[in-house]
Amino acid sequence: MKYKILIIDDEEMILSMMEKCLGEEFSVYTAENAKKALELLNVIPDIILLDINMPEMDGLELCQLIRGHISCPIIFLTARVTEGDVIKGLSVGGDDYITKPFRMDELLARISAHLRREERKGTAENLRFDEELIIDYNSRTVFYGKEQLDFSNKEFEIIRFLSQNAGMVFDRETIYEKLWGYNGEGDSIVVKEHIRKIRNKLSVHTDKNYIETVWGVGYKWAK
Amino acid sequence: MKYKILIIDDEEMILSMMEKCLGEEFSVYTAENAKKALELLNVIPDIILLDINMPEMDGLELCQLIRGHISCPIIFLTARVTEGDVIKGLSVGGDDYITKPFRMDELLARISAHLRREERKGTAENLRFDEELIIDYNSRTVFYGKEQLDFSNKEFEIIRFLSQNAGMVFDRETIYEKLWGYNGEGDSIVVKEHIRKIRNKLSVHTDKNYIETVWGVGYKWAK
DNA sequence: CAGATTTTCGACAATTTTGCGCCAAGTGAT
DNA sequence: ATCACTTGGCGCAAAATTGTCGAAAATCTG
Repeated sequence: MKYKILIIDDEEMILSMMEKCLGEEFSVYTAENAKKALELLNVIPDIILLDINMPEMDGLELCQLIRGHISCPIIFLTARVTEGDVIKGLSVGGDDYITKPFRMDELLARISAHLRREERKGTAENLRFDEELIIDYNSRTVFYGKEQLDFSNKEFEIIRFLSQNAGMVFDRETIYEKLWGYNGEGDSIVVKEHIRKIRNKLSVHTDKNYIETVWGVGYKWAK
Repeated sequence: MKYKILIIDDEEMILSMMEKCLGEEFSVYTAENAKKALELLNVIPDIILLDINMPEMDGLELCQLIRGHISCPIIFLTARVTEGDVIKGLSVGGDDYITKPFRMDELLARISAHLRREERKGTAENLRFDEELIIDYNSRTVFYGKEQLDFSNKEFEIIRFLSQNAGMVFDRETIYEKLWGYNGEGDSIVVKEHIRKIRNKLSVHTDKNYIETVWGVGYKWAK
């Protein structure tokens, strides 16, 4: 299975050149503007090369729009070399940048570096940061800032399950089955109760609601 | 189309019992050893039940062998209940385990839980971009640009259904049956109401009419 | 074993969604 | 233009879901 690479640039020449150079090793998708790119994003690529300088919606804006929904690495292509652009690019969620004109072997090296890093990520994480909240899955401890929070066993299990699948919605049944194991009886309303306790303990320290209710469906960890 | 289920166990009695119990609901394939199982795997099943304790190649080895090539859920059947086995099973790519002897209804519940989860995974993309509108089917969120829109459960279901079948026209009856389930009563006029609410919420942000009315027929998601 | 902590449970309150009647507005055919 | 029919808009009440609380049952600790 080839890696999918999406290239967004308004210069046709660059697109066709890239396609020729990268086509053997990757499945290359190209878009000459943000609108086309958004359509193509229904298939999520493994890496994105994004030109900053484009008419209508520029690369920085596009990046800002899709970041948060898509986690793959984004490399900016830019002719401008001002430091401001770089900082801006990284601050809207870019992972790297490379200035035009560039050598093809350098681009290739960067791409594979990012893909390798992404692959390693897949190995279960044992630590999670979110603003001030730190969850250590190894030692089963939770900190808010420097202060350690105290969660019971079941409470921590729920936190672990939801936070490790942040953004995904689970109904109470599913949470119950996952954490208690299936046993004919057993009532998933206990989940609700534990979540209340978790929320209470968190609310002492922050207003942010980490466990969101999705009405009529279930709960999810805020992304 | 029935789900295909592959059962691998060296006890003939178990195989025939399972076949009898699951045969109506599923297409059951059975194998009494790893070798036979590998042959049957030319047809990829939707779920695998795999006994750990078998002569020659045991379930754990078999699992390790096929995992990486086959992504369907694998449930271990085991007489041993040591925690070590469970961990080992899960670490070689199993998804669940159930200890013998087990109740048939429990096994059935587990099977359908996994199939359900698998189905959700498989359904097309879990993200849709259309101009500035972003629909995230996993987290059940909708964004217009950077702003999150708030839809109720049923509203989101309608959005999901229509947008995942963009361009297709559905009459209200069909939409109602699809999302509410066809339980005789109930009036498809509520669909109209929900669609109005969806349109209202969208119209705050854009003039584009995502849900088009096909006069005298029904509605469709603008392509 | 006694006391503390955690987990579970049931009932009720608070909130949100859903369903539906009614009439206005829009559409197409004659 | 008029008629017959379909769709849209509004508001309120019923229904469903979630949140809260107190207390019992189970589990852990020393």
